[in-house]
Amino acid sequence: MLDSVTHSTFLPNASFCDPLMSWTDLFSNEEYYPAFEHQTACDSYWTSVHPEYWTKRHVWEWLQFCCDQYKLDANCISFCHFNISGLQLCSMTQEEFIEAAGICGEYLYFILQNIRTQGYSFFNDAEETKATIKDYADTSCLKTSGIKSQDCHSHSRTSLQSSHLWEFVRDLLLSPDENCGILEWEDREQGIFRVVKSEALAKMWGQRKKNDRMTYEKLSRALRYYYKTGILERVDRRLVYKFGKNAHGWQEDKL
DNA sequence: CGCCATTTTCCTGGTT
DNA sequence: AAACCAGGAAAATGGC
Repeated sequence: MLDSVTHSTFLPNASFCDPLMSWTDLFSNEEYYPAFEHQTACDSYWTSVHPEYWTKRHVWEWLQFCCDQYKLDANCISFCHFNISGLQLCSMTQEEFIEAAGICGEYLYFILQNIRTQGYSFFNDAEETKATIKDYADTSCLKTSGIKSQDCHSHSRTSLQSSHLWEFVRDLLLSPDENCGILEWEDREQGIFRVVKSEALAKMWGQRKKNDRMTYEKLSRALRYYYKTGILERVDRRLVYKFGKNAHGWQEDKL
């Protein structure tokens, strides 16, 4: 397998991940998308493969990692522009990165080029890496505080790193690759959707939160709390929910 | 450490 | 009867 070939080359220090690992480490869990066994079974974590050999999934994992690690606003990133293989990613120019992710694209481009030239040892020291990124930002006349969605609002589509349940649900609805028929739009324009596989949804959410005791009963309780805050609106049908006025990022024409 | 929002856990009771 | 729904209550969690 690819893994066995590239692992030693690009993971010179197996412990380098530790200071960097946070929520992203669960993506290294091969059970993360149980419905994608055919894919995950032979798909290792992005750090064990050279960027040029990344699958779409690796690219996705890398993006999530970058968002998490460097506090990039995921709303800046146009997911559809990054639904590509590692080879395609590596062939993107800096301009194309900016096109796809606004100001965040510059960071992503910079990080990717460093991985390509230095391998993953680039991440050996988390603080050093952050400092390097910061230096890069400063020399590029960019301000960390400037990496906000208003700088690249036109590219927002799916939040790649959603810490909230409703965002997780939204992103699943917007990502057919990961959805696997777990969720389904009932009325796309009105934001009405149905939970098709309640157990699978709970399991997926549980994996995201590293909680193997998650059930749909408990997940649905959390969803019901959203009625109060206007994130969701009640729909008088079993397993059917509707995005409320305080939910954003789900509308097709507002990307 | 405290505050706060969110989520988890548990529960009682009702509905499909 | 199994699977959901409605919320109250309280604990856990994580960010600031």
